[in-house]
Amino acid sequence: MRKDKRRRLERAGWSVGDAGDFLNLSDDERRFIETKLALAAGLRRWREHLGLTQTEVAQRFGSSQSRVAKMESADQTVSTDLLLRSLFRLGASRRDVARLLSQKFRSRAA
Amino acid sequence: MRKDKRRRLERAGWSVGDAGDFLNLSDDERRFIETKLALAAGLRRWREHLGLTQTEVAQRFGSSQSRVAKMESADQTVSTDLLLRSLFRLGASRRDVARLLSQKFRSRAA
DNA sequence: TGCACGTATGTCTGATCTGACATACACTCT
DNA sequence: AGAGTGTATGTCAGATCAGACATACGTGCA
Repeated sequence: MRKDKRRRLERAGWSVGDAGDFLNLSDDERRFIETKLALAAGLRRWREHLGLTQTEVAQRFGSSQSRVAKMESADQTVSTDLLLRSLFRLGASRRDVARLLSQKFRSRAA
Repeated sequence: MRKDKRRRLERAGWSVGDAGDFLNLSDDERRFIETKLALAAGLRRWREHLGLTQTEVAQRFGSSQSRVAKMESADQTVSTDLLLRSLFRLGASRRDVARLLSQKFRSRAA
């Protein structure tokens, strides 16, 4: 396990920084945030599609309305963990979630 | 622990063989765990494809080898949050991650 | 205007997660 | 056997998160 292997991957186009540098930090951070936003937006759409209020969903989850609100707004205090669990609890399948993730990112403006 | 959904899955014939050890879990918990397992396995494959050791990855992440080992084995103490962040840090795209999620679940038992 | 309903924001406390370290296990060489 | 390399497991202090509650905001309607 040496640099000979690392070189192989660098050429493979995996955008691995050279000389001990890492991936572009803001780049992977951006992907993570987009993922979170996508899950949050997806959760909201899913709930609305089910015709439920945040309060109703909260009761189902054994949580509170405020937490659901924070989930849907991708608040800093909610993890993708919670978003995933919530989507599943509302009946989404892994494939449904995957669809959310692979969708091209859209700003929530307007 | 929602059981209103459990029965649906039990009859859905969820291809026995793929996780018989989850039979006592509710539908949504199962999906969540499968998701976690899929991400963990994906992370390992991704790392191996890059030709990196757990230690090298840990250094990149500013984490420790033990934590990476736990990630790849889907340890209880690692969140999907961490798995997602790690995949992204290794260069995976949202679409790559989505692919991992939508794949049919396979038990890692031989 | 006031009220009802749904949603958003701020903060507290207990729970969970994270990185670190030590250490054990598994293999492969010599 | 012993050394080197890679991976797994157990534990802990500090960091982060979850649910709860209060409260504010926004909209529609009487």
